[in-house]
Order: sequence, then structure tokens, then C-alpha cells
Amino acid sequence: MGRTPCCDKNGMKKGPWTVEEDQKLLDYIQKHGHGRWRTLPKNAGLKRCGKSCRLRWTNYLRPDIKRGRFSFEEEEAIIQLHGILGNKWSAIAARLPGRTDNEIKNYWNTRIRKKLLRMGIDPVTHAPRMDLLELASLLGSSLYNSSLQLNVPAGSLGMGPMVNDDVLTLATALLSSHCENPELQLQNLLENQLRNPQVQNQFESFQGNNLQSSIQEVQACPTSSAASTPFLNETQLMQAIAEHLSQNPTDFAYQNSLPNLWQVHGGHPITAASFTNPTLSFDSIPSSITGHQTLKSNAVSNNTQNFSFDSVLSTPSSTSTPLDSSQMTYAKGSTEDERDSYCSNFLMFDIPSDLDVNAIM
DNA sequence: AAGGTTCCCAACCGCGTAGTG
DNA sequence: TCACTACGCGGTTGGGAACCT
Repeated sequence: MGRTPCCDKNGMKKGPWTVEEDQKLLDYIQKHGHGRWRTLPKNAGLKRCGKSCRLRWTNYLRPDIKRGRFSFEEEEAIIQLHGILGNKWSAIAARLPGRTDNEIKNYWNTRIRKKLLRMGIDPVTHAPRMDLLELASLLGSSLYNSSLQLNVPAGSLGMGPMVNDDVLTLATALLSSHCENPELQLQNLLENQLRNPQVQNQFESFQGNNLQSSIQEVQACPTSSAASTPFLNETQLMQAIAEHLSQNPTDFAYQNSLPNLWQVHGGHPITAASFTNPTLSFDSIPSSITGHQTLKSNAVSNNTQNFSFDSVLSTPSSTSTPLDSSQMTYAKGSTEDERDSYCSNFLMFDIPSDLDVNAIM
């Protein structure tokens, strides 16, 4: 709109490239190198615009392009980097040798994005969707109260008409998930305690002692993200974050994450969840979810100023022992199902694959 | 086997921006 | 400082392949 086309459309060919066109472009670039895209097609004898030539070269003809399926490590790296960089496909591609931004973008939109949605993860923020969490917490609390205290059907609580089978299935999945879902499990546990007057008086001791042991329990869980094997090393991720911050100096979530990395992770490999769920830091959980402001402040005061609940949960800080082979085998499943399954654990948010989340939304 | 639907990916489009005069 | 050019990026689209009924 208002902008002149990149080239004269008259006589310019569009659509899929032929073998002859590819060969012409390749021959020309081998002789003269790439660049000067505006004049290249004319010099190369191509009836294409420069933009089209550049795209064909960068996305298809470049000799260093890797073909074939994305490996597990590549997929994990994409998720990690997307958590840091967002839709900066070219920046992500720069860290994945042989992959183009277009290829990564397509892979994200056709596979990873759907996978995250299926698991109840917001693909934009990489955090569990708060509407799902609130729903699950609401249901969890109500079901808890109704089954243990009031012993009345959910419908009597006024939620019956709002809740269909899928929602109940989802809530059940969320609430019954054990080690696959440590944050949510703990969150619901806390919330149920807070909302239940009969257990409120146990809350103080839970805060003081059990919180730590619960965290350790979660850390010890072999299916938590502690078992993940990061494709990117710490330095690479730090570089990506630094780059992100240099472009987004007001992104406090990442600013806060930087000191946490060194304090909490203590030089151990950084798991993806630490980066991909920046909004999951305990202090960022709205009090409407935790239901108790002092819980947040106490938890924070028990540690450093930069305490990150998520970091603690997702980091094997108690040991630097390398993963054993059984964990590795589990994590490195080669089939699509195994990869899906691992991805769920990797992101610590497991929802049955046959559950239609989209329908609920 | 045929028609319909969904998935995947190469390619296109428009915008932002760096570089230049 | 401004206008213009060229390039690169991210979002979107179109068509073929794969799958389903």
C-alpha cells in the first residue's frame, strides 16, 4: 500500500521454481556470489524479481541447508529459543545451523504450536494458560470441598451448567497429574489448603517445612524437566537472553532471570522450563490463584530477593550427577508418540492427547 | 474409488530499517 | 534532515500431498 512493488510485475514469473531456473541462479551465484538481488535476475537471465531469487537461494539452494525432519534436539532448541526470543525466526535460525527462518517458522506453526496448545501451554508466553489454571483450580477446590466436606454433587455448587465433560476431563487430568505436573500440583495443593478452613491451621507449618520438602520431592521426580538434556548450553542461552535484553531493555521478566541463573542454577545445565516459563516464577502467580498474599511474600523472603519458584522446581540443584541411561532413553524417545510424551514432561504440563482443548476454548 | 478435509511447506506480500547521496 | 533504494523479516497464502469418510 503506497509502496512501489519490489520489481516490475510485467513479465515477471511467479510461483514454483523450475529446475532450469534453479540451475541458472546457482550458476550465477557460484560465479558472481550473491547480493545485489535487484539486478541479479536480469544478469542471470531469470524472469524473476530479486526478492524471489533471494528467497529461493536462502531457503532452498544454499549449500549449507540441512534437509529432513527436525531432530529432537533441534525441536527442543527451538522451544527454548522461542521462549527467549519470541517470533524472531531469523534469530532462532541463526542458532540452528542449516535451518532457515522460514523452515523453523513453518515447523513452529504446524507442529510445535499445536503441540503446546494441546498441552495447555500458551505458545506465545510459554506459560500454562491461566484461564485453564483458574478453571482447574476452581474445579479442584470445588470438587475437593464437595467430596471431602459437603459431599454434594458439583451441580449443587452452581457449576453444573457451566461444566461439560471435556472440561471435567481436563480438570481431572490437571489435578490427577502427579510428578509430570509439579507446579500445578503444588499450586492446587496450596490453594485447596488455603480455601479449606479445616486445613488452614496447617498452613503455617506447611510453609515453614513442607514447602521445602515438597520442592525437593518435585525435584527428585525423574519425569520433571530436570531430566531434560538441553540442546543449547548455558552460554548459548545466556547469549540469546543478552541479545533479547539488548533489544528489549524493559523486559523485567528476563532481567530478573539473569541473576537467578547464576544463583540458583549454580553452573548446572539450564533446563528449558527455567526460560520458557518466565511468567511462572512463584512471585508472578496472581494472588487470585494462590489465594493468599502472605504465601507469596513468605516464600520469597525465605530465599533471596530474586527467588524464582519455577527455577527451583525445574532445576536439579541438589546434584550435578549426569543423567543415568534410563532417563536418557526415556528422554530421547525416537517415535512421534515418545517425542510428544517427552515434550509434555519437558514442559511439565501433561494433558491427554485425546482431549480437545480447542473445543473447550 | 471418489470426494472432502486437513496438513504441510514453498513462495509471496507488505512493512521496517539500514545505508546512501 | 530528507528522500530514496535495497534488503531482510515476519505474517499470510495457495496448492499439492496425505488422510479420512
